[in-house]
Amino acid sequence: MPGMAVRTHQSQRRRQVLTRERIVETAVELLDASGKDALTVRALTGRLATGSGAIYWHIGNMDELLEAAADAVVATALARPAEVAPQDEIRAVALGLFDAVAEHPWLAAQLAAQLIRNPWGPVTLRIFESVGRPVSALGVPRDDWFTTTSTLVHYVLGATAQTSQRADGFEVDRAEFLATASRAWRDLDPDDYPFMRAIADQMREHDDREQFLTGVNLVLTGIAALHIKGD
Amino acid sequence: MPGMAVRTHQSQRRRQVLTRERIVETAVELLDASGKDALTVRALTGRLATGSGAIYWHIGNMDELLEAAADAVVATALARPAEVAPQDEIRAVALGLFDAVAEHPWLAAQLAAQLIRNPWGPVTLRIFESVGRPVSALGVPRDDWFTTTSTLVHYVLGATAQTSQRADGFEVDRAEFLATASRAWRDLDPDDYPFMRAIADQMREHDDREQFLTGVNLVLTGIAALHIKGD
DNA sequence: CCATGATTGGAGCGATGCTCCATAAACCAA
DNA sequence: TTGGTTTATGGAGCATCGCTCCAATCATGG
Repeated sequence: MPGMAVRTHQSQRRRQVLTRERIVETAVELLDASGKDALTVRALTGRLATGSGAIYWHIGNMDELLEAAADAVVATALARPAEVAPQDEIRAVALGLFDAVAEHPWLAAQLAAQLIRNPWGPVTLRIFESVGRPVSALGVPRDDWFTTTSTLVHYVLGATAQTSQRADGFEVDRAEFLATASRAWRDLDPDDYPFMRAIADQMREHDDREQFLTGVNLVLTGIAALHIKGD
Repeated sequence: MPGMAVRTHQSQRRRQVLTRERIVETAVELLDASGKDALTVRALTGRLATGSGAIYWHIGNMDELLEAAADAVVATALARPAEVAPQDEIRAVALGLFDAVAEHPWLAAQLAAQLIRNPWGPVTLRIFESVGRPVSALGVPRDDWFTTTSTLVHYVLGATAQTSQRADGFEVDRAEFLATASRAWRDLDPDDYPFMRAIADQMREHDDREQFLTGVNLVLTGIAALHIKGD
């Protein structure tokens, strides 16, 4: 692994043809272009004109690379927003993640995977911090910061997951997709699925992004009702 | 695939040694015992004393098997609860999922994967129905059923994901794990992570299940405040 | 009783992640 | 400069995986 011995200078060494950064960068390109299955060691060696050994000298294993790729994209998406009211900042952070997942369809699965495998890894930390900061500025008592932020983050992650794949189609496809699903719900067994049949119409006409924001607002309302006095 | 031609009788045929059900059952056993990586075609052929061809005659591909396994487990977990007040039923459904994920650590990743790949697949449908039914009994106007239920479901799925892996250790390990994480948060850069440092203590002492329920209640409060009149 | 179709078991293909090693390139001390 | 040490590279090869394909088996009905 690099940087193990004395960092003599930080000399560039043969102009450092292969860096961890360059690998992560290329990984994101591959993921964006063709999804998770396209990110293989062999695809990387092809694009970078190198061998698998060189890659593994920089990156440990595939999971680590995926984690780094996700971290890079999330870091960009959560770049410090402008100074606004706490509620608006929370919405901005949430939408930042929502849009990042829309631009990088592979990100949803990766976020979920990391949340599960390593619940307090760097990516989760970043998201928590970005959501928690405005939460603490919201007037919520200190003792409720953790609980409140957790709820918000969990909602955001769950919601981005379900709506992550609307990216690879156009509006037309989406309308068609919704119509098909809505129709399928109508044909469900009335005894087993009365509720789904009842909301088939609402579902057909809903907008994912709008629905996402509605959810954020709903949680924010709950926070205000429970934890903010005099509101 | 089976059942393609005339279902002569539903004769048992050599007592139908290999069925889709038996395969799914065995898959769940393997998953429970040793996690997702342990579910391989070869492991299945070993346990079932058959060949891969026989398995693929019943089951299409690996993803379909995982989906079936998840569906089976979720169906059990969401078995119709007793008739109670809507709010309690919602909590019961949520905890049912929470506990199912605790018992079957692989389920969290699988739920996330299916939510992403096929947002309205059978498993999601089942969860939506189970949550939506009490929501509609809550007094929420019909037009808000979809939105409200979505928010609840998304929170539940996000939360179960993060807390899914507390199963494979004992209480001691967990305390140690939390202490380690809490300590790590203290050492974070105060400029980059002021919030995480501030909540390090709360995090060390929190209980996952309790925190999960707190989140559900927070969302329920939001729903009541926004959509239930005279409350 | 045999012909047809339903079901099985396993060999084998293509692809993957990763290890291992023979080199090459940069560095350091003399 | 020179020789040795560390850093970094490229690729061959191994174990394993999902899945396909096919010859063999079993059950049933004409």
